[in-house]
Amino acid sequence: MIELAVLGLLKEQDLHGYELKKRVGALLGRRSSVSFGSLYPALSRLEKSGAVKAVEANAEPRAAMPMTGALSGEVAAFRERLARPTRGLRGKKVYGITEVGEQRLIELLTEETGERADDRVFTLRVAFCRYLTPEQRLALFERRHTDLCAERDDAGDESAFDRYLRALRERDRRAIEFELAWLEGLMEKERRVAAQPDDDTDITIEENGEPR
Amino acid sequence: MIELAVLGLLKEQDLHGYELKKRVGALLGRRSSVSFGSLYPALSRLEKSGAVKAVEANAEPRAAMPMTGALSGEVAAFRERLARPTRGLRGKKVYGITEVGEQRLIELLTEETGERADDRVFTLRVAFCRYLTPEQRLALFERRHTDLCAERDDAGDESAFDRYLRALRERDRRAIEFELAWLEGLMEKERRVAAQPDDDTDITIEENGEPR
DNA sequence: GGCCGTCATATCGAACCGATATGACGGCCC
DNA sequence: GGGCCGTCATATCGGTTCGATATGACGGCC
Repeated sequence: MIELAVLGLLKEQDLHGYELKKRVGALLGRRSSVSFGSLYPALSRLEKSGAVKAVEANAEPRAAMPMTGALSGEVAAFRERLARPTRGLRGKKVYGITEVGEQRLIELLTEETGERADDRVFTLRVAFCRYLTPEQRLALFERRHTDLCAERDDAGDESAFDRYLRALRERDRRAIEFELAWLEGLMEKERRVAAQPDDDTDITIEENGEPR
Repeated sequence: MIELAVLGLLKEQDLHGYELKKRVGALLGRRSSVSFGSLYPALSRLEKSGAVKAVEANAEPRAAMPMTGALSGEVAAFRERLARPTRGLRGKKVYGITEVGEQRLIELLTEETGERADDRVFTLRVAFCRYLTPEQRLALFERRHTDLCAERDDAGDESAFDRYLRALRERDRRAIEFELAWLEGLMEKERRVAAQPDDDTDITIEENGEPR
């Protein structure tokens, strides 16, 4: 689970532990982020298995810090290295993804098992599904759809005695219905794009005025 | 977390481990139920701390099971024991809640900390909030309301580059909005009941035509 | 100069999960 | 009757994750 998050984030850009934690938090929502107590051991595991390797142990350029700085990540950091004593070398370990790690990422994004029982896994898979083929994406969405339908149908038998239990059931029922609707919208759009692969206009692409 | 679930369920009725797992699953939804690997150790901990005690190690009478059967729990089971070879004594350990356990339950239902980071805790608290006073219930709901508002407001800054990330954000935003609306309904009803404590008619009671 | 907040890594114990083992029992089918 | 499967029931093991805590460098503020 954490490995999925780490590999997905590292695929886009080299990062160190502290920054990884912040980005996972941004992806998953502040609540239900990961803790250092699981992140650092996970990084060690990934390094030991060769999915990730320590790239550099220095501070990067550091210009526009409050924004999502470090636009270049790899190239610029490599160039700037050992030419900037401004904020000397703190024990920063920057990790990068390897070939093995990229394969592992695809595995984690597509494997059947482990989907039930943790919404966060599905959320992360959607967050990184741009690394999949359109077919794999659709398969992911359809599996989720099946799971949600199963959950919607199997329950509901024993009607609740208590007012609050009834309210909870109603909430869950409607939450599932809501996510199904969202999913179907996503799938429909995916199919349209798949039918016309050159049309990924994705309207909002020219309106991102964020200074990165 | 598991302790909350166990104590809440045992407060209503004596139960054994296997049955506890099924009921937690019914409360939380099949997914995200608890595993035996955490349930049995949790029962041991609770027993060791005196919040729970093993009541009887036999099968209970088994008559009207779907309702809140086992009205007697201890006494009847004790009497029935070794007089029923119908489905002989399998190693069933039935647990009951103690005075200490009931106090602990109220603590777990009302304490401030631990609410963020796990929706399941809130769900369980609502499931057992009939054991609270109306004031405590409202405080629970209001705390949740505050948390959800905070989550809704603090995010949203960094607009997403990717189509799927944007879809995820939209889903989360609306899911929060949805739960807030649900919560507000719950709170409003709670206030009305609190104002007129004898009027718990609970309107929906005569319109449930569902076959149970 | 002292203090606080953020950045950054790391470890420890407890909790939790998933898989697995064990075994008793009831029902089904041949 | 015998074999087999599914459910009921308890329990343990290894690995993952969490929460708290420690440590320390650095920058800003007063």
